[in-house]
Amino acid sequence: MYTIGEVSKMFHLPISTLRYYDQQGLFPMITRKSGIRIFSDTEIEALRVIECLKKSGLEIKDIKSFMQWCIEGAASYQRRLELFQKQKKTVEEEIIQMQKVLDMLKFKCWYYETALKDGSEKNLKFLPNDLMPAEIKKAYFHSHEK
Amino acid sequence: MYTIGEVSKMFHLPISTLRYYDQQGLFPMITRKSGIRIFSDTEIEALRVIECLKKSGLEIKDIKSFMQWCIEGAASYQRRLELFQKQKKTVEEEIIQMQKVLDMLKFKCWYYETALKDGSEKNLKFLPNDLMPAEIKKAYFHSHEK
DNA sequence: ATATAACATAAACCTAACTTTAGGTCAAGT
DNA sequence: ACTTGACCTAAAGTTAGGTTTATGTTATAT
Repeated sequence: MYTIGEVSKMFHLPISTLRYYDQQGLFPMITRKSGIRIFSDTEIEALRVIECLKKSGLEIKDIKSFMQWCIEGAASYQRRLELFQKQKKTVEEEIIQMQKVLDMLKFKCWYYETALKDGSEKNLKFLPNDLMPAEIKKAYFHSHEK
Repeated sequence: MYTIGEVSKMFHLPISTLRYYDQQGLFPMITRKSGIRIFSDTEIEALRVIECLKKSGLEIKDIKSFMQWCIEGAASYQRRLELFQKQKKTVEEEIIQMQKVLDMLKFKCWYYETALKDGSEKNLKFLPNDLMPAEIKKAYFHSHEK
């Protein structure tokens, strides 16, 4: 059992954010003692799920729906599973996108390292050519494909 | 040489977004013919960099700064390199975060698949135990660590 | 010539996710 | 009793990144 201040420190989240989440219905089972919120294991696990679903791109209002489904019990297992499957797919695609972004950044790092050495990017303008290291060439084409 | 409508289709970006980017100073070298924007290879490559830097978490105003540096020539190679190095590190960390998120989602998928089979999550509440498949256990601990 | 499609601007509007403000309550220590 | 720190609410404010609206201009096809 934790106070809002303790949870704030545990998750490195401002107290105002936790109150905002509660207001948005993200802790539908939270209890209070003379007005003060008591965060139990339920809310702690909820917060882990909130962080996960947020990073997977889900909006607050859809996380609220999920939290409501949790109250419904076994009747919503299918819906909850489908949500996690959808977010899993989203994140898998997101990671593939980020690998491409990373390859573009690797190429640009190489580009400016070379420009700095050469004192000019004039030679680099005639790329891609055989002077490009194999790894950089791969990163370049990966990041520019489709 | 392309019109705004052609670029919009090429990048699957609304025309309004391209005009907004221009207004924010993301195409400092763009030319016009009787008021109409002409997108050349410079702006096409700029757009690729914009998408990359945006996905790496950079704000529009910082992308604007970068575009200004590009005009300065060799004097800004160092700064440009440092920016790409910083964003590369950011994205590498971001991908690691996303792997954790993915592991949480994998665990939750397994959890609800099992709950559906069992018709109840009662047995799952006593986890982690030896009934958890090795792969799921790994995902669970990875996503809950630190 | 004229219709229409694609371009232009400035300014207002929008949304999500918070954050801040102003004012008040509660619990613990001195 | 009283101060202090941690909690509370409702409502207004903030920020980023666009989008929409209203109005006007330019290019192209018939």
